[in-house]
Amino acid sequence: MVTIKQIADLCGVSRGTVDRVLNKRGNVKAEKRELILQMAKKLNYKPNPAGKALAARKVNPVTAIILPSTGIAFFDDVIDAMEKAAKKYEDYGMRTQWHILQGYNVEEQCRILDELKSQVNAVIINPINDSRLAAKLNELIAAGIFVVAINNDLEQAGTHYYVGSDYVNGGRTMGALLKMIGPEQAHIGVILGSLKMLGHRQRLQGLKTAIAATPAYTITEIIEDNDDNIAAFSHTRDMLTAHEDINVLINLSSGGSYGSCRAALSMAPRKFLILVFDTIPTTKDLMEKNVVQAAIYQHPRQQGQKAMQLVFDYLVNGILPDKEKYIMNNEIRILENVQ
Amino acid sequence: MVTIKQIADLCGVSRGTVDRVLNKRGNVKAEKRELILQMAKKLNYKPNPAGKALAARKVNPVTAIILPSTGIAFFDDVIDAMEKAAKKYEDYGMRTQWHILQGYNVEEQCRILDELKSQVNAVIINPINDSRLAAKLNELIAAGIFVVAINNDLEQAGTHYYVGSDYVNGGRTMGALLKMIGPEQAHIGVILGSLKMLGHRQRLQGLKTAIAATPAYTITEIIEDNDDNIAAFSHTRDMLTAHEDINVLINLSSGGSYGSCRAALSMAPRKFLILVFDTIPTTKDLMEKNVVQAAIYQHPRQQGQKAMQLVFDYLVNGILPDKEKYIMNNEIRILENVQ
DNA sequence: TTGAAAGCGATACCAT
DNA sequence: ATGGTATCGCTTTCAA
Repeated sequence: MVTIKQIADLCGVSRGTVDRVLNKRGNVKAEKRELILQMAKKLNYKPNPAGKALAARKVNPVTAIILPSTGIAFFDDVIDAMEKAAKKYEDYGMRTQWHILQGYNVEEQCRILDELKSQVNAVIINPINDSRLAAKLNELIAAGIFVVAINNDLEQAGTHYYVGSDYVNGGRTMGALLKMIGPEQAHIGVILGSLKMLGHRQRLQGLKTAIAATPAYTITEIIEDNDDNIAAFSHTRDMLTAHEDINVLINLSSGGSYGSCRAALSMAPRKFLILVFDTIPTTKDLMEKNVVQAAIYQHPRQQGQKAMQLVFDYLVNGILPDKEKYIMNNEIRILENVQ
Repeated sequence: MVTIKQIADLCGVSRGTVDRVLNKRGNVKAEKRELILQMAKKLNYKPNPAGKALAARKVNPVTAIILPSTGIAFFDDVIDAMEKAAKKYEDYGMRTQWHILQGYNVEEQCRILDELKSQVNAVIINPINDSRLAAKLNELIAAGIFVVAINNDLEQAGTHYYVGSDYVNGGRTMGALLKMIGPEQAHIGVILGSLKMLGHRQRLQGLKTAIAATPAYTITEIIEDNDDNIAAFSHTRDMLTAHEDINVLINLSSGGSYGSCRAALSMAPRKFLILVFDTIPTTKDLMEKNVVQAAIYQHPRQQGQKAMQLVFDYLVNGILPDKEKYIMNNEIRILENVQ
């Protein structure tokens, strides 16, 4: 392992000079700069994270976390994992600032980002798909703030990182699973949060792709529940009442899955095959009661943990992520392996 | 964040004394020791990992990795993840020593452990279930060496840590999955590595439990392939020839799964539902060809990564694991989410 | 433009 | 038994 001191000795300069070159702080004669850069490259210099971390304690970098999550069970796990990571990283001098919002509001997210711009070094955000927000994030990125989008990406934004799942694949996986465990003839009722949400639309698209080649499988109706259990309950009841042939229920988002399962139960003795996303507590319960047969798990804890790690590695250790997108696998969970 | 220096100042002693107390190196008068301990507790002292890591560079702790894995595809992923982690941790001064063996040999594992005893600070091992090995590991543990068992646990050994999967649950999950996607009547041929391997026996037990209440599901024959594809091929052929009613094949270990699937293919036009463990390259290929319908994934990469992390946190950061056993989830993978 | 020195937190070692 | 000092690798600051 090469150190700054070794490079300095070999180049006949001081450690300070090497540091200035490697961290692009300027004020070094061009020829020396070249020599040092070449030497560093030749010896494959990699800064020691422990040294960096120790020195970083003097500056105390700050990370803002913006999650519109109150009342969304899926995010409970994300947040819990992030809090654990934050505690660990605090020992290294990294501070966190939490903004847990209620619902999705573009103006609010923009306003918070404006306030933060001058105070923080990094932002982890679950962004709304909106061009105004993208513009705001671009401002922060231009100002040198490290941005990580979690669980939903914003393609329009500039250089940033994404941690989340592959929604299209999630829908496809669910569709493929349905074909394996479903009845011969499937009349499918689909419930999702909102067609305005890119992720939900993508899951629907994946699901349609998966069953496209199976004529016996048709989607009878698609309803939106705005991730609300009460709305999910009544709309699902309406749908099931209107379509006596529906024998499969698919929940493409977990916000209202409990409500819609309760609606299915209320139609007894009618029986349904029910598949959902996420293994939130209510879903585990419904699995035990044999109401929900399977769920797609999106690794919420890993998502939170990875987002925090990317920020830490960058701010404290000076290491850039090796990928732009970190995509979690869509796992199939049934009662036996749901944990 | 409290530092050793602060505690030293508050107690009116030197940093060296505080260090001796907190790391139980002795040579401190009892009263001072008490005072320092109380102060540390009161201020909730937590050592700074970066400081520890930096200081650890002077001693260069060494970790030995003992895996009997040549030719076992499952371990390729474990090893790859461990190598990546080793590279990262090398920057912090942790060295690794690799012993990749061919097959399982108690004497060889014991001999290697004997050699290592005086040279290393930690051992990560995939141990054979044998009391001689357990005794040898206990010697190392008594000598203060940090021991992590990976993918197979040794209950007889003293204080050590385990990273791996829950075999019984793996078998149960596979059985439950079979009931969901299987035919009405299932005559099951089971192939496993060896009944001498605890993990394989446990999976079998889990599988039997899962289908016990389903009379239409019976295990017709159980064969051993010693994790060898050639043996798996010929024994599976023999089994399928002898039992024309077998319509389901279950591979409880991945060592010979390719061979046994090839045997199933060779019986065309007979068709089988085939379930296996692990998503090794040959299995992914067979999934694409629609020969294997599903696999149970044991997170090999996470296993390797976690084992390395436990050792690193202990040796370099002085942090003991918060659990004794780290159990990975058994995931269900089909073609669409196999990656 | 450059070098020298101090400091981040913990530890090893040498005096006493 | 205890304190002082140097060190790990990197950054920052001050002086030249």
